[in-house]
Amino acid sequence: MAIEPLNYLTPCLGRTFYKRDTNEVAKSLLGKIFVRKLALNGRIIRLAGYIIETEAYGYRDDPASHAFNGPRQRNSMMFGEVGFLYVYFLYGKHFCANVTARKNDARAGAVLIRSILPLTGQDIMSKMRNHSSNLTIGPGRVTEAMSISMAHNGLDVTQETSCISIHQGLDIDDIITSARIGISKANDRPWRYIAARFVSCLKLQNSVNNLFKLHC
DNA sequence: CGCTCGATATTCT
DNA sequence: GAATATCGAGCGA
Repeated sequence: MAIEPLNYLTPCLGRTFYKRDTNEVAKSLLGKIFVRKLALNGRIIRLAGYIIETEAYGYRDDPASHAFNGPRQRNSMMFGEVGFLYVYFLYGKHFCANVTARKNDARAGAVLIRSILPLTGQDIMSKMRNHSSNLTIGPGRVTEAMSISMAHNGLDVTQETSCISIHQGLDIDDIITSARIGISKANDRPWRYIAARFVSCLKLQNSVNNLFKLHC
């Protein structure tokens, strides 16, 4: 599969993109371009990749969501305006990056960015990860490869000037759905989404074998 | 390839 | 105290 290098920047997705049902946004984000601008050795480096795996997290309807028990310090972004980054620290080691998204009548919601397919800056990602394989497959790996941490919680991803932004890319309609990964509650909800055309990129990763539990 | 297990800090009960 | 939206090393086949 040939992936075209990213030589130009497509426009940012606007606020209204995220002001829809969280699961719809999770599906729509597949194929969109996740961009991280990074100051390195006195220059601005751009890291970018297609979003190829996401998960939706809700509110009172979703016991697996951080928002389930109501607003707290950690999850406050999930209750705020849509199109912003919600970053949290997990297992004492990893960061996970979400984008807030929900309908007007929903109180909280966010989409977890689980995996991307590198388009530019793969060499930098490799250095950040200190690994040569599985660079950006898995939420903890995405944030490590792109150097994302708690400092980025609350960033507006609809602004081109933000150091993290999400841009127009592919319109994906070949979507695989499955149960979410790594949760013990609400396992019955098929709120994990994968761009089917890129599924071969995920297959290398062992944790993704759960992929076919629900579908295929 | 697939499975098990430890790391390690914040949040929840 | 227990659980956690994870990762990678180590092991056996």
